[in-house]
Amino acid sequence: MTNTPTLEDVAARAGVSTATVSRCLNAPEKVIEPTRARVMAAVEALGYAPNFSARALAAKRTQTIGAVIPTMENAIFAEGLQAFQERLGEAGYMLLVASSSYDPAREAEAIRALVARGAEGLLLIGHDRDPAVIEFLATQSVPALVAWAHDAARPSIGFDNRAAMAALAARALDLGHRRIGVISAPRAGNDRARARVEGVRAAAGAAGLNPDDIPVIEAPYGIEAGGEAFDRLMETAAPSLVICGNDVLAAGALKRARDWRLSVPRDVSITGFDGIELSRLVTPALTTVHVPHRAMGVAAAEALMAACAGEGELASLCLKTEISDGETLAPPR
Amino acid sequence: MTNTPTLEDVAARAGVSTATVSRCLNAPEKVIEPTRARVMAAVEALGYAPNFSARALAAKRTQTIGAVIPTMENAIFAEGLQAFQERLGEAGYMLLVASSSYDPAREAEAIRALVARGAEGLLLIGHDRDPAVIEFLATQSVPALVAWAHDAARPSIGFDNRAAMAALAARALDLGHRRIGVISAPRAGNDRARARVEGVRAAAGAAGLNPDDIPVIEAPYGIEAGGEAFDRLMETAAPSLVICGNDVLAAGALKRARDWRLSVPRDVSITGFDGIELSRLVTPALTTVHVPHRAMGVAAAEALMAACAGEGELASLCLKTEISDGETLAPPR
DNA sequence: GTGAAAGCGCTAACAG
DNA sequence: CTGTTAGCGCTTTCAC
Repeated sequence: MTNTPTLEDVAARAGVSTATVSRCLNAPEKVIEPTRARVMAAVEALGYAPNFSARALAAKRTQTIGAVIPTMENAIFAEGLQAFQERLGEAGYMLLVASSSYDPAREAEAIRALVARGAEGLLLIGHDRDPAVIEFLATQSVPALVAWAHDAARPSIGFDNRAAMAALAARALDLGHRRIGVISAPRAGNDRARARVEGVRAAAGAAGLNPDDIPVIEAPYGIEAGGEAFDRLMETAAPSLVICGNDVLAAGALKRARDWRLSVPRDVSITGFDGIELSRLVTPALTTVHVPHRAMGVAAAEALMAACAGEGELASLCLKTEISDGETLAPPR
Repeated sequence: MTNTPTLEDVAARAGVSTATVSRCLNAPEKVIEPTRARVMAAVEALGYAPNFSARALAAKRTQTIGAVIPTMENAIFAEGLQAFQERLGEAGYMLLVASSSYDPAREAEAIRALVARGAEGLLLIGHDRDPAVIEFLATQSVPALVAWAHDAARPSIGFDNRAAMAALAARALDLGHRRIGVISAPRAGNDRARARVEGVRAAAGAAGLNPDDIPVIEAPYGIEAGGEAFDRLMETAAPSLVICGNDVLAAGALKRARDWRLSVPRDVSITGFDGIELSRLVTPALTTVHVPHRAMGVAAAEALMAACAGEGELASLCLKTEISDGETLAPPR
């Protein structure tokens, strides 16, 4: 059992003090060349790797940012998160990821775990959250930025879910759709899902429909669920347009439409939201709302790093979304 | 600026020593009820959260396991990783994820970062890796388990990429295909990709073909790349069967086949590998090799936790894969 | 059952 | 430019 080498071992081998070794690693310019060479040689020889916990404890900075996402399984967050982490990596920050499985209690737990592990800042998804968690973050003075949603009043970087969905719904209404059904992710604890449904309602109201007449089926996350929700919707309301809260649900609905031998968009139109790669792969390609995932990830990384460095407060940024024309939306028969 | 409360603050407020507070948190049974209640009340009141770095430094255990994956963007790893993390979470372990962007240097960096951050064990993808990294892990005595690949000689939990692909290719050869083309992920530094191509070659050889006649196009990761590789293959070899190294490439090829106005599988058969959700969503559904992602993730978590707890060494486990019948493989015209 | 005290490995003044 | 010296917040013997 080889004991992992410590700073002291390196110092001894190089014949210097631990402070000098520390400087070599953290501020090489403060050490004269020959000494540094000797130290580096010792580092190499011993295979020394600094103990992060000790460093964090002593220096009170970790160069680490945490993110809690609902799930890693679903591509909705993957693209943005990858961009987020790439930007972080370029700047020498490390990303810690935890997933909450869409469970608020797990999310709170993950947030605590990340903060305890030295996350200097946090990326969170959506605004719905126990106030106790917000307060915890405040007392710990850990900057937290919400993504995938926008709210001028709270630090967030994302887009206007309600307006984006309303625009899509308005487009469909213009085409003449009047029997509309909605498949939404569970709205409890999910402000984005709620906002999207609200968007549909608003557009319907503006078009002279009664928003309360629009059936909304909630489907837990996953493709299968999207399919089952589609079944229920067709059995009860037989809409000419099915608006889905995200691309994954839409893909499930689209698949199920095939099982029903319905032609999309001739027999029924289906729309998605998010504009992930999947939306372009299914046949026909989904008409959906394209979200600037990468831009959001990069901007979030930069904002959070600035906040961690004490360079100004976290602000809110609202990115533009656009309707991505696919082949699943057409006028009703 | 509220200073984050420390153990000492809690101790002071509860009128006990820091040792007692520590015991309340780590071994409650060692503290008598009334004291514990007082301590817990103080913890609540102060919103105390233990400093993980300090704990790690003092206790030399972190209950943390790290994973380095090539990318988060691509669903190939998402499902297994999610299962991995869920199992870890149940047992009170935390997962740290880093991604390497398929770059060996970044992977090495991520491995060091995770170890420095106290990862007691590591999940890695595939066997191709600079020996220096292996040695580093050995000197740090950090157990590392390779997943998505199998090798009886090195701790790994996965499947036989070569045999699995060979079985799929054999099935296609039985159907009468003789003009075969392969779209593979870049094989340099990717033993899984190499093994899969080898599998095709082996099956072809067994069927009396000359393995060297089979064109192999390497496509970087991503759907687009799969499509472009398909173009090149069709232009040069016009195979009756395109075997793809993974489902993402296959989805790209399938999409491109539509652009070519080729009917799949009538004009050309296309197969995938991995059996991710995507394979069932595209139209027609991909014929692919189904990999037990969740089982692999769970087994990897258990093996790694056992190794971290010193309960035995890491072993190798070979999981079974099976051909998943879709609608993209049929006899050639 | 609880407290006192000695570190864990590293950084950061402060001297020299 | 380099060494000395305190801690950072927590766990863990060893006494009481």
